[in-house]
Amino acid sequence: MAADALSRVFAALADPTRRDIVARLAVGDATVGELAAPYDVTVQAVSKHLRVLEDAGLVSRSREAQRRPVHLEAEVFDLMTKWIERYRRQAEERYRRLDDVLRSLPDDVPPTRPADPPQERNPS
Amino acid sequence: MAADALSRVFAALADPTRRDIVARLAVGDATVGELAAPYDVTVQAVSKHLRVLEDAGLVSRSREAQRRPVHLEAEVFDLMTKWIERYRRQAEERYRRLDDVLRSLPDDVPPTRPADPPQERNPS
DNA sequence: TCCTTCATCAACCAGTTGGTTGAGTAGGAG
DNA sequence: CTCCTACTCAACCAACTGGTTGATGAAGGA
Repeated sequence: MAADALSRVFAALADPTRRDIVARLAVGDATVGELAAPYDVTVQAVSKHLRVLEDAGLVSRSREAQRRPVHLEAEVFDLMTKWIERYRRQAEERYRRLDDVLRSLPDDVPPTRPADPPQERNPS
Repeated sequence: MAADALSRVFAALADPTRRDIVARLAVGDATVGELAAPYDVTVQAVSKHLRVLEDAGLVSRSREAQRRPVHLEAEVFDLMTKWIERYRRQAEERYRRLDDVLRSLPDDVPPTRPADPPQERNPS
């Protein structure tokens, strides 16, 4: 998988078990054992999931005696939200403009492919 | 990878090339060839990326002579946004409550782990 | 000290992914 | 019909993922 931050966040949340863990952590911090309990996988597997979430910056782990309480880092969600909103707004704006154009046209014009847009190269 | 809709969407966007394609499509529809041009991978590789995006419901392909114009389906973003917002709000709410508790406490109390929350099993 | 608990590390395995090349299909243009 | 363009399908490959088992580390309780 690609190494950039956004890719790591999306990849981390592409697994339902990891999304479930995030959901659980939104309610409150928990230890690895507590997080593993609901699933029929080993605690090692859950530990691996937590490592993926931690690498994505979604979660942090501290130490408290033998336990490693896991904490949700909600700020990273903003990264995603920003990316999503940018392109959603662009797309919606485009539809709005298309609607305007269609409304302003005479009744039967030949069907066209949308004109090649200005080739600005967008950052991912 | 898990087969559920949300997993497919997140997984599709976990690749920077695919996010780039989405960004390009937010500006306007495009053919496979047009989408492939900026990258130094084969058109087949881009076709595969488009299949992943299509399976996730992020993109649709029609037919127009030999060309297969690709169109961004912006509605699917809502699925993600809803998921994200739910847990972001929960996490923020939790912090707010924690702040309230901390403010209401006498000056030096021993550090505690947040009490085990009610074990409601959240959907992913 | 030894034992138990909580969690990680290491090695391994099967399945998936992102890429390739090569062949095939669909539809206009000559 | 033949050729060219635009694209997909199929097979293959190396790298990565999500899981396992077994060993190890770190800290508290006897």
